[in-house]
Amino acid sequence: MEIKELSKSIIELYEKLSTWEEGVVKDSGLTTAQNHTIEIVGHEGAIKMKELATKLGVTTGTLTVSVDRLEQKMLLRRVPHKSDRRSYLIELTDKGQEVFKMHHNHHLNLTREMMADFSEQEQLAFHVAIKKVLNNF
Amino acid sequence: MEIKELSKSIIELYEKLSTWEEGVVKDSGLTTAQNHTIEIVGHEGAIKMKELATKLGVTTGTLTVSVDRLEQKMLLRRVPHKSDRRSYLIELTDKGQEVFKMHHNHHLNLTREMMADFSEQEQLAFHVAIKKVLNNF
DNA sequence: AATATTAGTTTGATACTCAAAATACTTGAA
DNA sequence: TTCAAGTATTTTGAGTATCAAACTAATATT
Repeated sequence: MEIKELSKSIIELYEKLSTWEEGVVKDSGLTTAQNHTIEIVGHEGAIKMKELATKLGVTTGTLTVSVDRLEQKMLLRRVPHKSDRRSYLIELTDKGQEVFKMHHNHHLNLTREMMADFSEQEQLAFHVAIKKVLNNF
Repeated sequence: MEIKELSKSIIELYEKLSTWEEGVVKDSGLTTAQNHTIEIVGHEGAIKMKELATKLGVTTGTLTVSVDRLEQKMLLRRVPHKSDRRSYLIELTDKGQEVFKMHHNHHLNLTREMMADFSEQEQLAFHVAIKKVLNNF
């Protein structure tokens, strides 16, 4: 019985995060897909198209147009691969880095907000629980 | 310092849930938007276009085409509103109910999976923590 | 050297999204 | 009651996202 309630709460949390994320992204003038691309390149650093497409869960065809648009917005750039002339490395421009950091800060602020009334103890326990959950699926 | 790590874990959880959800939805032959519509109508019951659009966070123009497609798939239907002839109530068909229940079960299974190595105590504490988080933003 | 494989782009088609205009109906005020 | 204003939904026009399949160029294999 309890599991039903828990499931409901998890879904509610997911939906709320989702809505929050969409709001923040929209304010930044990017689409969700574009933001996701910036996030991954920001975290991974210079990365090949193919690899990036895999991490995003899209085809390289989809990624090509997406990277085109982000390049137009001056947020990232294609750098020729040194040893493989078929390939590029995608990396953030300075402006892209800015956007990435900004978004990162938004996340930090949200996390602080969520933890507002948690004691040190509770916060730690919550973190441990999440890590356990992450290992389970 | 700790907050950064926690933020990272929360993002990881969110991304993982997102990927999971996308996979499940894709298998069901629906798009994410279509699934979301089914979910809300499933939870809310008969609902007006305008209200549904608001809950989905899209314009009514967007919803019109989306509902058209779901109607073609026989998952929901437009029922004329009794007292206001401009308006419809959107409701699930039997087939739509099936899809909704199926998805619901997937969620329950995932929750069980996530809780696999949690004691009764831990699970309860985790649930309480999530509810606290939900109140904070 | 010839063939197979790989990285990325292009193409054609469908879906999602919005803002703005259009349609049909309801409501409120003269 | 009638007519103007407001509301619910649909339609239209334009941009983005997405995929599968075809294509190009370069690398790897045999």
